[in-house]
Amino acid sequence: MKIKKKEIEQRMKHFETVCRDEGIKLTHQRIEIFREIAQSGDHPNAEQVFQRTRNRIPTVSLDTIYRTLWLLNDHGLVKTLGASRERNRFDANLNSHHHFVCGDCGFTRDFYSNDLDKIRLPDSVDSYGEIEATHVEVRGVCRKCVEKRR
Amino acid sequence: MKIKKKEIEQRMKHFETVCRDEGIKLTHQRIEIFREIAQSGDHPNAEQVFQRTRNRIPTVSLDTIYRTLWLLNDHGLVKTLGASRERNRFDANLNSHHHFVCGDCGFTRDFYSNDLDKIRLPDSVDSYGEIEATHVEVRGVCRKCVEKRR
DNA sequence: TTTAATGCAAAAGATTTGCAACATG
DNA sequence: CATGTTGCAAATCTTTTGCATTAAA
Repeated sequence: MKIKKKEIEQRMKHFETVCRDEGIKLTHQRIEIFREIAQSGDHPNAEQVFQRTRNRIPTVSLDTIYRTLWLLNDHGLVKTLGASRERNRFDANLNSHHHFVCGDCGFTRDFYSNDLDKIRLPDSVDSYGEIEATHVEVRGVCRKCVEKRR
Repeated sequence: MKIKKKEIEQRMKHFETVCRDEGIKLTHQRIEIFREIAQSGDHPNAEQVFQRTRNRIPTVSLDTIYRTLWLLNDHGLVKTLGASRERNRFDANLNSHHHFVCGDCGFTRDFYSNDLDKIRLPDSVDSYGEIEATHVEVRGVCRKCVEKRR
């Protein structure tokens, strides 16, 4: 999936606006790092962003990639797939179920729903490959963390 | 959320059956490691499984935890949350969208659906905290990997 | 010019591996 | 008893941090 030129330009513009508003300096590195993610339809990890950004800025360093990615994340300019800054977690529940995950502390709980289990996917998904399982991930803030934020 | 005694026993039984069928030795360590995951409603990471298993087997080592977790995963006895054995990935698409992820190679693509965006969650979810976003994750095998498997 | 960001190198953290001792089937 | 599994220690891989230099506003 290629991202349309117009969409990329919009993302870049939004990025620049947010940076200006929040007093984040628009460095050469940050612009190119953000561009790499904004223009890619896959969802690269830090190492991949590093390799791709090096094509444009050969002297960029990996730690700048990390610092920038989390900065962008903290300001809502990018999101992580799965739970953020988390280690791999394991689940022995083999029944069809869904997850609620707290973005602050990682608190995770299962929930069940017959309605959700019947979800119909758009045909376009089939074109990506064979589907094995579908599950809903709800991100939010758990009760404890809601308290803490006050 | 506490897992019911009966459910835990069922999971343990299934675990033992699969191990016997597949010629995996039922060691003290494996049994206790699996039990820890089977009886927990949160979804522990390797370190947490390690700490909890040490209560029962003080001499267990962290590398046995890792080896066992991936063994269980390979035999379908546990699943990982999010994409398995993957590093953090970043996404600059801030529009409401969903993901298809290949379990073999990590290939990931966005897809859109107005129907899915309207998903209604069961009330029980609200009791966990405040909901910020809901998205569907489809796991499967991408076209390339389907080819490779033949 | 002031302040924040970068690159480097080193530290810290997480996961994996080789191998001798040991336990399971 | 044979083989696969464990624990240890060391290696590897990933991410973060301190600090002097550099660049943005």
